[in-house]
Amino acid sequence: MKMSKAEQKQQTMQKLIEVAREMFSRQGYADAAMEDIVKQAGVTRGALYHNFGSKEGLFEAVLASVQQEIGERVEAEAAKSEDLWQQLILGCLAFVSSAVEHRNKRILLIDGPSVIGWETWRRMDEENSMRHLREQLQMMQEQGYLRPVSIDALTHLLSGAMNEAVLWISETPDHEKSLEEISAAMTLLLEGYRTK
Amino acid sequence: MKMSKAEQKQQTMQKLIEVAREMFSRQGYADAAMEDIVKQAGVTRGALYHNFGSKEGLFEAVLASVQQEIGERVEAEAAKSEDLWQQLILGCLAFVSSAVEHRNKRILLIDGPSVIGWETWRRMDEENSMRHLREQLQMMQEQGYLRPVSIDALTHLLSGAMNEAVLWISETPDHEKSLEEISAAMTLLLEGYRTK
DNA sequence: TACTTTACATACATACTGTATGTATGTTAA
DNA sequence: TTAACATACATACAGTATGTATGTAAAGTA
Repeated sequence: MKMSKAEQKQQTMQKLIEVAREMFSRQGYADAAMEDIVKQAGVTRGALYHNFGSKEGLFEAVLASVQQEIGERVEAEAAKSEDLWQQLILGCLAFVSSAVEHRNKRILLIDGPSVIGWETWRRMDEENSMRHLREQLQMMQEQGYLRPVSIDALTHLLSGAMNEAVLWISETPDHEKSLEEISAAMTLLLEGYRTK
Repeated sequence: MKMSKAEQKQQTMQKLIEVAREMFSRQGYADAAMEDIVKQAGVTRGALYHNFGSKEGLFEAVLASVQQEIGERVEAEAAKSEDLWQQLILGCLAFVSSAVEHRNKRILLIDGPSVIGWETWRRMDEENSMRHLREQLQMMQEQGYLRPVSIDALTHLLSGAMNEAVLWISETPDHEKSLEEISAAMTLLLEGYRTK
């Protein structure tokens, strides 16, 4: 079976991202060796550096795929309701449920900001889950569901709260129970901003 | 002037921690070379490895001093009021104001969890700012100031919200303005849990 | 078909952490 | 007081990981 160069490139990149995602999740960025990644992906260091330029470049590509995946799930879940409040709750819950997964958690929340820097991390996040959150809040405020408050500030507070919630949940023995506790606490938290 | 071994050890350790704190803040953990740290501290690699065992060991010592410093400021600020609600607000504000400082932010919030792992990071945090927060919330709930909600979950939500707030504030051009916005948003956020 | 470009392999240079060994100074106990 | 010992630290070296320079074979192009 013959393959075009573009297809071939695409394939090796995807394979490398897959393998790296697993490695970064298991051992963390610092302890994952490029040598091991390429070996397991069935290519050589040449392919990796040709396609991603550096270890950071590879990580950024992995992070992007993680964020995109989560973003899609959040949006899909939120779209299940017509009510703005319900959408917000559903979206938040979907984010926490997705991010807590082993193949996402560490890359997204622990190594992400440290490896590529918080500013870059935030820029990338902005194009995925955070943008949806901000737009949702903006809309809710414009339609009078939310008290007057800085949407930027609120967005970051909620985002930060959820990120930490994810890490906490993943450390507790009973994920289901802690997820329910977070869910209840998040609902009350949002009540503070509610007007109708 | 002669020095006892204990005094000498104390002095070199403190000097190394000081220098490392600056380096880790400026360049981040990964880009700070041990060689440069010991050079600037006026000792050799021998001293560093003798006292801290590894690069991670040094970082952990630096992080501990950061956390302790912030913890003390939070406690001192909260103690300025008798009212439990006021104490909570003052403490939160003190945490954000302290953590946002350049010599604290990156070590505490960005590199911390990644370098030593989130579990260890949380254990260390527990002995400083987070413990105070939890105890405060516990007390408030017992005295009927707070709705029934999992204190563990709430503690982490608040802690995470504040951590992200710190990072956001430090990126905005006008720190003072964004701190006020966060302050207002935090107050509303807490309102959701208030009963009296 | 001649050539160019590209995707990748391989060998090597560089840099950094950590260790093994040596030394001088402080401490302690007979 | 001094001899035996512990400790704080210096130095040289080894191991490992990232990144680069160069080579090659196959696909694309004129």
